[in-house]
Amino acid sequence: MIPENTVERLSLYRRVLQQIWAEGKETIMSHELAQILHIKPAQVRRDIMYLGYSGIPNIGYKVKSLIESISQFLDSTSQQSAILVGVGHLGMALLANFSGRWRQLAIRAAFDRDPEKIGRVFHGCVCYSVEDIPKVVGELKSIIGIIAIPADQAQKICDLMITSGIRGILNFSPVRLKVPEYVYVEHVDLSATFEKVAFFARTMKKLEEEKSKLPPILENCSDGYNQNVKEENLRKDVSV
Amino acid sequence: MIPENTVERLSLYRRVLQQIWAEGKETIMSHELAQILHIKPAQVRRDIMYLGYSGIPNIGYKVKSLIESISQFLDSTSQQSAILVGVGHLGMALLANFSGRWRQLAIRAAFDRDPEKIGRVFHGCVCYSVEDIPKVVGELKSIIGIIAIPADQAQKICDLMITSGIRGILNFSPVRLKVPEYVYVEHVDLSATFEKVAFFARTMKKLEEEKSKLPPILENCSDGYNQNVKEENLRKDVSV
DNA sequence: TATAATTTGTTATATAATTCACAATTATAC
DNA sequence: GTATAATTGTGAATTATATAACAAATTATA
Ligand SMILES: NC(=O)c1ccc[n+]([C@@H]2O[C@H](COP(=O)([O-])OP(=O)(O)OC[C@H]3O[C@@H](n4cnc5c(N)ncnc54)[C@H](O)[C@@H]3O)[C@@H](O)[C@H]2O)c1
Ligand SMILES: NC(=O)c1ccc[n+]([C@@H]2O[C@H](COP(=O)([O-])OP(=O)(O)OC[C@H]3O[C@@H](n4cnc5c(N)ncnc54)[C@H](O)[C@@H]3O)[C@@H](O)[C@H]2O)c1
Repeated sequence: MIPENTVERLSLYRRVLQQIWAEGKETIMSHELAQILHIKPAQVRRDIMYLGYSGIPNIGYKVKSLIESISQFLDSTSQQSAILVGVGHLGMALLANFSGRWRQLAIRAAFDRDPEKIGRVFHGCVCYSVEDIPKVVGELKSIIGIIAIPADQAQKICDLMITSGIRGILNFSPVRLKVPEYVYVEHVDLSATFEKVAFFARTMKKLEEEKSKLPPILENCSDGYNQNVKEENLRKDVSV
Repeated sequence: MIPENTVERLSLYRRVLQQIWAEGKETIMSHELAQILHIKPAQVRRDIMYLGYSGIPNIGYKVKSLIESISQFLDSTSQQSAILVGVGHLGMALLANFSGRWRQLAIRAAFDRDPEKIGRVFHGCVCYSVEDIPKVVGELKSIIGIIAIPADQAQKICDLMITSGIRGILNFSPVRLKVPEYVYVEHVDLSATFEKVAFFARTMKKLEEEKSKLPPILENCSDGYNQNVKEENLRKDVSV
């Protein structure tokens, strides 16, 4: 089984590679990709291993064919349609970004329970009543659902999504959804993330203050610090 | 050093505990918390260990004092102010949720470069020009920044944030930011997350299809499946 | 008061993810 | 052609995270 993190990074690699391809570069090496994404070259090579794709020693990877290889791995052969439930503040932002008729993967139907919103079109996406979820999911053959509704409504809508055929859920509500083992859920809990960032911001600040209090003699105690540095590591900071 | 995941879960625990407290429950056991969040009881106990907080055997944790203990750990003694750069679709949604004068942790200033937005108030938050970032960050003593601007602008604003004093960054733009080691960054890459969910939705679907093709005899081969099940594990599905 | 039942705190174990290190491979310089 | 330099692919080592297991602690009960 492929690691979840690898799947996510493959998506990042593809985005970077498309940019690079647009700039006219035809090959790229693992340490270049690594530098752009601030990860280790070995990580890049390991991830690409999962594709079964091979680069060329001393040359690197062919940008075009690596993009194709990632796409073959990540994408469905047919167009994938996602549905979104909850056209509020967050849902609207998601529609602005992910609604689209022509993309390979896009939100193609929205749902809300607010009568004011039902029947209207937001960022090119029709908003239906939640009662239409089973029907529309069936018609679109959608297996991807996004939840952007209040916490107390989330499990109910989640269950409805699953009985309608949804098999992957991106959940923004602050509730850990209960799903059968044949459904994948990704929880994006922005409140928790926000609090985590705040916590580590303080941690960083404290570390910095402590460090600046160290007696000067300690700052010179880096004997051997730069000894035995591997080539890879030497290279990684060239662009700094 | 405390694991990042633990910090994030502590935030979840607190939210659940506050709910539970509001419902009048005074104590809670690790397996109850675990059940609500669909994690293992050992995980809950292990996380609470980092707080230095102790529960009572055979009783559990005192809800009120556990909330206090988490808050003491997670929160700053003083109010924490975050700044947001980019009042577009996503930034607006974030303001709707995290702007607030009275909360312990909140967005208290927004920035944009669009003259149409500068000077206006969004969800209770004044929008300033990006040139004012150093000044406002200094005044608010803010060390937390949120980036919700296009990719090509992100690194520039990131650098400005850091020189202004920001030490924790929540980045929504699809760019891996380069920061010094004394700055914490959390990348929320919604496009990559969306693609990951789509990928695993298909994986789930495929697994399901394969399983349903198995000859019936295999489905009865669960000999010994329920033997040697630990008490903890037996309990965990009671509510299903 | 002793005993049984239960839950915590924590050590040990298992699993997962990342990074190292180097043989194998290819391009380039001479 | 051969030597040199560089980069890949991957097994092994390391690090991080999650789970299991159980002694110690506490309550409830006989
Ligand atoms: N906006 C943010 O930045 C943010 C941050 C953190 C968490 N969240 C979470 O994301 C979710 C959505 O946030 P939001 O800011 O967009 O909220 P919102 O109140 O702006 O929008 C919620 C939308 O869901 C609709 N809705 C409610 N119940 C529904 C139901 N049963 N079926 C269909 N539609 C229903 C409402 O009509 C409304 O349009 C919430 O759970 C919130 O906690 C949002
Ligand atoms: N909306 C989403 O759901 C979503 C999904 C995935 C990724 N993102 C990413 O989040 C970021 C914001 O997305 P959005 O949908 O809100 O975009 P948007 O275009 O709606 O808003 C961007 C805002 O940033 C402002 N801006 C641009 N350059 C600036 C600068 N240098 N300084 C200050 N302000 C500046 C613009 O004036 C605008 O108000 C983008 O990087 C986008 O790729 C958004």
